[in-house]
Amino acid sequence: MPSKPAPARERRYSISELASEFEISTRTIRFYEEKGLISPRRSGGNQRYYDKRDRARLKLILRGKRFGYSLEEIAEMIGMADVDLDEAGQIRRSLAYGETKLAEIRQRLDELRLLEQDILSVKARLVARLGHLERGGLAADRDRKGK
Amino acid sequence: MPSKPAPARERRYSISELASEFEISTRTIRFYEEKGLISPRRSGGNQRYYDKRDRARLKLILRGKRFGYSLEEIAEMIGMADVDLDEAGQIRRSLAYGETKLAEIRQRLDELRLLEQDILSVKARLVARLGHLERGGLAADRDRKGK
DNA sequence: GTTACAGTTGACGTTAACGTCAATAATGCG
DNA sequence: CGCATTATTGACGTTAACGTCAACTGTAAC
Repeated sequence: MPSKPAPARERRYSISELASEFEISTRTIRFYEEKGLISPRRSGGNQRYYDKRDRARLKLILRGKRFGYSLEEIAEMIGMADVDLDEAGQIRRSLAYGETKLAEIRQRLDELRLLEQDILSVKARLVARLGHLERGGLAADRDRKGK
Repeated sequence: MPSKPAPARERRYSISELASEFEISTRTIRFYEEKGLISPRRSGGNQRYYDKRDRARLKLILRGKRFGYSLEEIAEMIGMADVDLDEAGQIRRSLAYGETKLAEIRQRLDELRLLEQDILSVKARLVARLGHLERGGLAADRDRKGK
């Protein structure tokens, strides 16, 4: 059998490499590890090294954070994204959790669109007000009060 | 004279009313006030009461929070949403700020769609894995932990 | 009235998510 | 090899965003 397509020595990243790539501190990365969010391997001298998967995970963590998820919530998400798949029950639980998250995300999408509209309408009001000021805003400006 | 459609005494809300409506504590609401995010009126006995506008603002704050904005950022947004419009320069500055926020929001929309995709693909993998387990679960049979 | 409940202002406590610093060990390179 | 980087583990500090308690005061119902 023609075994696997060659090992191809997967790319490794040092902690500072990832830190600068994602513009976070090394402390932050270690902190995520403390919290069980990442689990890099160690080299002979006990130094961490990260592979593609670790890197992808870090990306996911940061993305989650940008949406206001706490590390704890992200941990759950990730537990789902990874699970050292041992038995079907675990997987099913993870799937259920994933559904919840999907629903959440979709709701967030809707809300984000609302937020966009909010800001657009504020903008419209401001533009109108500005036009008003620039034109006949002379006396009316001093006596501002009505609508 | 057919005067105006009657004043219609605008609806007022107490702090605890809003708190329970939005499922936050009264402390939180007062905290937002300390930070300058809301400015309710006071009744004779120095008690806060909130009107529709205050309520809408609170909603906006909470919405912003759900997207990971800090209170400080929200304060800026709101400054934009409100400004006691005094001069055109202020308005222009606010408009510029609004543009920035809009750009941010749109990027977030894109990212959120990405996150959705991420989770969908994880889900697909899990489903596949599950199907695999349920069928060829021969070796896995030995490892079965029961449920 | 009075009585219970809601609200007010401090002031201090707490938690998440890191920052900072120190002492020590591992790696890379000329 | 020596030496400059870069890492590692504690341990303590910090900030945002509230929670919690205490000691009042206002308000609403009876």
